Amino acid sequence: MNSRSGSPGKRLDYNFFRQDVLEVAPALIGKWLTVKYPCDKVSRLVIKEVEAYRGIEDLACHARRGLTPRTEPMFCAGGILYIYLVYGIHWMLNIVTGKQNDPQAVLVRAAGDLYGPGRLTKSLGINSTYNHEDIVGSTRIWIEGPGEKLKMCTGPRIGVEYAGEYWSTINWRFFTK
DNA sequence: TCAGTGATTAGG
DNA sequence: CTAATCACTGAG
Repeated sequence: MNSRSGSPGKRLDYNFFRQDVLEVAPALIGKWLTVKYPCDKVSRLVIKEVEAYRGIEDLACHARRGLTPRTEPMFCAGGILYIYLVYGIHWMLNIVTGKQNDPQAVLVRAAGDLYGPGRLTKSLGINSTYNHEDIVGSTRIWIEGPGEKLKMCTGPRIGVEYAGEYWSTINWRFFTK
């Protein structure tokens, strides 16, 4: 699929990102993840798979242990990025949602024809320098809408078995085929 | 199926 | 300081 198909949308603002993560996560499916490179080339990729991580009570969420240096972005008001390294290799792209001191984020797992959260960031060149980036004001990464209307599917989040039966089986992964 | 990889965290 | 853990991927 052509990453430049469809009409460019309007950049999403704080009103969108500062809603609850369970509103924002499904709403992101079909929207355009937009990245601008130093050479001025722009990539627009339709978001196809995300997961919601919600609050200190969510045992799959990094914020379950409270505020730490790593998780500090999640405690900020929505509209910034939370980037971290997992398994020593892969950068994860998360969009912070909700209000300040209510730690939430959406993990972006697939966009365009890039499937897999680690592959996505590798292909787009997203790394720790994007941590805490304000995607409402940034000149190099943002989200555009209203986007495509796509069939929505849900399922359990991937790779969080450690969180116990309840939190590892709740259907907080949203995707389209 | 499984090793690789290194930041992060809790605990001594 | 140590050691366990980890929101994954690609090779076999």
